[in-house]
Amino acid sequence: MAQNRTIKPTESELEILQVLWERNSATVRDVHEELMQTKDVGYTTTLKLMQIMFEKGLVTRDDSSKTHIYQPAVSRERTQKHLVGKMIDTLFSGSSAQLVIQALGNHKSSQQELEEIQKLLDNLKKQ
Amino acid sequence: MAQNRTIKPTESELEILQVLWERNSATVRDVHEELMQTKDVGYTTTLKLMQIMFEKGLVTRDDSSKTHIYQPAVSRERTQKHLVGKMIDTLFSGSSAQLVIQALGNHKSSQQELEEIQKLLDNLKKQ
DNA sequence: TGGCTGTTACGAAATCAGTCGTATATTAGC
DNA sequence: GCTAATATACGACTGATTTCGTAACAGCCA
Repeated sequence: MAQNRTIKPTESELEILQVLWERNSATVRDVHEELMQTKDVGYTTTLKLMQIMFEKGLVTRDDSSKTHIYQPAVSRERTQKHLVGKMIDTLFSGSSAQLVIQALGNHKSSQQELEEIQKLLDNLKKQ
Repeated sequence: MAQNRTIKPTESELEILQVLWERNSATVRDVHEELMQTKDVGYTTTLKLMQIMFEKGLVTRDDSSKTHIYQPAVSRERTQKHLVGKMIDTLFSGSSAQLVIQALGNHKSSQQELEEIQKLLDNLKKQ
């Protein structure tokens, strides 16, 4: 019953999903401690956020024991695809290449990653 | 007095900036009619939004005649750079290459654009 | 002149995101 | 059994965003 139409996590929700995607599953405390490394926020704030995400269907949870265990209910790939598509629309007038150029130009990548991109590029050029 | 720190247009503000960037300058009615092609919203809503954007310094305006003429006050490039960077952080764990792969893989580009990307890629690989 | 049209100004309501305080429940250890 | 520690539930508040109704005002033209 996850909503396909409404993949629209907020900023904070994305931060939480980030943690959940990395770990696959986590408790509120796990997530909270991860978040605390980069920002200062109360425990109940994180809790509340995750409860809301549960209501929205962004995460699932196992509440069979006292400490609930959360898992992401939306895939990282789908979310990325959706948000990247939106960004291409609203910020790059529909040109994905412009986005690519922006991302490549302004942010460092490893040699290995560049090779990976090269391979993908070769495939695309063959069509 | 444009704010460098706070480049953070909201969703709606981005839609309006989009129009302004394309046309370079436009009246509220111009913008509103453009927006109406994709969504349904009242004229005064668009007006209010643009007034707020003026207060925030996101746009400038010429009010020498009754109908004011608006122009963007933040550059498209700077805004792109900022938001792309943020997306890389919160959605791709800091890997710009992953973003690139997403964008290239899921959205069509022209042969010419692919060439452009290739050139950029060649440069990066030489370092 | 007087009224119609199109414009800006402004206030207020509705919604949403993010925050936290407090209450309540569960568990473990003494 | 009691207490301390740790969890969840939940309501409320703030600030930002979005929305629109209404007023005021300028210009045009019959």
